[in-house]
Amino acid sequence: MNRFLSNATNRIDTKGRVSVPAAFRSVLVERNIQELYCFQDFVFPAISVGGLDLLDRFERQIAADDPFSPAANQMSLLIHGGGVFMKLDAEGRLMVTDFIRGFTGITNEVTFVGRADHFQLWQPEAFQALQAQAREERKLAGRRSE
Amino acid sequence: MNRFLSNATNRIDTKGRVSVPAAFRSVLVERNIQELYCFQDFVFPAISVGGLDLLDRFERQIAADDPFSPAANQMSLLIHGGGVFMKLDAEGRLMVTDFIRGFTGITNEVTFVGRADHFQLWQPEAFQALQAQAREERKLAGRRSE
DNA sequence: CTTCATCCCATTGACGCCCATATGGTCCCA
DNA sequence: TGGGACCATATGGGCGTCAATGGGATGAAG
Repeated sequence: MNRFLSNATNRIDTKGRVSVPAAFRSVLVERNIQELYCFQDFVFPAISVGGLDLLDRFERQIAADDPFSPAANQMSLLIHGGGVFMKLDAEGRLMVTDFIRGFTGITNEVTFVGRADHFQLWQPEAFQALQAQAREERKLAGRRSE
Repeated sequence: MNRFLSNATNRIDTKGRVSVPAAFRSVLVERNIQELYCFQDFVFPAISVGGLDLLDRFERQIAADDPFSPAANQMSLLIHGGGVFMKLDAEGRLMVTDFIRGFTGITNEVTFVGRADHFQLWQPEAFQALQAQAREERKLAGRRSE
């Protein structure tokens, strides 16, 4: 499997670390991702995590614009100023920093959510709620299109 | 990593010094930047800091423009007249001068914000506020384009 | 003489690196 | 088919190193 799929919830230990699910770690290995690029998602209260290709994609988007434009400046503020690099420790854990806690509301548990080419860190209850809501809306959309 | 990324907030000591985050200092070393060029950002209430290559790029931008246009004139006023050089002390700290305080509103804490090829000095609350605003606007822009 | 910047050294608290243990699942063999 | 050895994952914690910070001493400048 070379895509991030499914979700899992792990506990944060007393030092503020949490294990990345083994399934996700093996995708990281397959994709040869050593350094993780993390940023605060634009839509959800979640941290998105992926490889440098994620950042590259954003930067191309900026470069396509006028690099001195206010829009490009704002975008850079989000993806550069609002992003961090992280690396896993020898056991495949990452530090849950205030950068992550503040934006997601995570306290002592993290839900990892696969999103194909990246994965996300959610506060467990927030993920449950939004997933349920998405399912509801999907159901209604389905009825309309039938 | 060879880019300035993420953000961190450090305290200013009684002598008016503040530590540049180690991650940023290592980028400075990689890019072989010894003398820091600082100027007031065009868009945000922040001081931008980088190497001489930054200055070069602005000068090219001016040259590409009509050098006698009001825009070019104004830009020159900002980057030449409003720029200063700084260097770090042995521990990797810089002095927070009135030049910096006045423009940013910084008093006793500095938020360092990575911007790929340079980094910025912000007043912590101002950064939080303007980043949140940028995210809001990005969210709306995203919805329009979907 | 006073003020302020720079150099140097001390402290402390966080993080990275390492090893230990538990828990749950799988595979093999009797 | 049931039991047990084995293994991988998740989790806990010790310890050394380094970054961030504080502050004294020295030197230059007004």
